[in-house]
Amino acid sequence: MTQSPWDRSLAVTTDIVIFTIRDRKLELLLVRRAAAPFQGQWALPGGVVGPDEGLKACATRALDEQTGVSGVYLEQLYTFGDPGRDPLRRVISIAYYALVPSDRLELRASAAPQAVGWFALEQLPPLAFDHCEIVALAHHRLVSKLTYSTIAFQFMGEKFTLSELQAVHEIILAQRVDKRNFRKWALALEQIEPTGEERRDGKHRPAQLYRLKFPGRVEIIR
Amino acid sequence: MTQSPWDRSLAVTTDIVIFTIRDRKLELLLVRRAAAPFQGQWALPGGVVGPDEGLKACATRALDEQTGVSGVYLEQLYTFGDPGRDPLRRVISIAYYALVPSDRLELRASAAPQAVGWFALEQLPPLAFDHCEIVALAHHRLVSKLTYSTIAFQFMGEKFTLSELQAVHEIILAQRVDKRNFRKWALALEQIEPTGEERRDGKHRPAQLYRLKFPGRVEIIR
DNA sequence: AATTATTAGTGTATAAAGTACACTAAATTT
DNA sequence: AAATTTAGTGTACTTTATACACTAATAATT
Repeated sequence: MTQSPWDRSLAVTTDIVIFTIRDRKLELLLVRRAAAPFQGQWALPGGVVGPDEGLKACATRALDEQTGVSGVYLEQLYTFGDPGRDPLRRVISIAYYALVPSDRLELRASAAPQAVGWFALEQLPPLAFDHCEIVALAHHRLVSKLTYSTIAFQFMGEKFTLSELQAVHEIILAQRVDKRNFRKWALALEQIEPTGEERRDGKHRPAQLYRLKFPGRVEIIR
Repeated sequence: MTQSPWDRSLAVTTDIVIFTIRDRKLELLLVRRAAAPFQGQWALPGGVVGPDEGLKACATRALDEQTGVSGVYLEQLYTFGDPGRDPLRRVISIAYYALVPSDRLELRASAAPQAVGWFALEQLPPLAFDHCEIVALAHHRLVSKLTYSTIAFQFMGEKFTLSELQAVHEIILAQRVDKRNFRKWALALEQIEPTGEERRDGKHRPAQLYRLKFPGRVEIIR
């Protein structure tokens, strides 16, 4: 088999859409590009796949290096590889998406502070490459998985109230949800259990705290 | 940016799981490998992504070259890229799956006849690389899409009867389906319409023929 | 100490969707 | 003419989803 015409121009990378919920908004993490092309523009974090590195391992590493977050939900989304998506070379990019609980979104200090930031999905700056399309697909996947899986539970911290879980659903779906029906649904899944503790905040009745029975596990339902 | 250590060893390919239904079985197309590694073993058809070729274009081309079939349903499945999945070099493979109507599965004459063949999913020979895993994922995707989309309609020829459509569902799900409930469901989707013609075969009442209202279109339902 | 404000927590009735089920109709073969 | 085979049709029941309003417990205010 002869050498392909690739040799000096092909790159395989991962791009990661890192979602979190902050301040009652669905947000994602962007980094400012240091190099050409699109120098200075915002882009999805990601990295080049190393010679002996698995694809998910590459995404995990990029996530850790650029946010300091590890151990969060990470799933392959889609692979983008149209010629011309990078003006300088042919890039095949395996896109992942990650869900980060809101109690773990302090960015690693080593990352240059103004080079990384959280942005509300509804108010994104112009993005490099075809990253806008990747974000749109990730958002679509997230919304659709919400209705047939327990994926939203991955946004929760170690302990959470049912109202907080409901708020996550409402924010992602961008619509109100009935409280009694939601609780009936969430408890019937048998994926969460009360810790016995309560959370007191604000001038109102304290709320029961729950935890995931199987942290990191996402159930397909129905 | 310096040259990566890839240069003489990385390949990006597509692999395609081509499903059809023949003889009341779910079958898929395999090719016998001409070259090392796994020379002489059965493998999924596929091809190397060309320097200016899109990923789906590569899969479409490989499908056409190896089966003579074109214009069928083709969807990206998942990207496999673990180091070591090919013993000779690093290969990133974007897997697709295709659905071929049973009235179009004559293989192109140019393909060496004993180098290509249809195999029942339940009786596959040993496969090269991690292709067994790819097939398993494609099958899982197919079964699960069956329940929330009109994907199975893509197995049908231009004109088909409701009994034939029902048989496709039964074969993929590997279980019987109630005739009246199935027809109620299929017609309520408003994706098919009667042609006005009938199909007569066998010593029994002829069946109304239907066609897709929107050929090639797969609706997400629920 | 009493009042006010705020979120937590609970059940029932109705609507919609899914499932189970059996006979008649129309053609071909004998 | 009878037998065989698949096409075609409706209703009752079960399960799931949806709509909806009040009491409970705490903190802050008076």
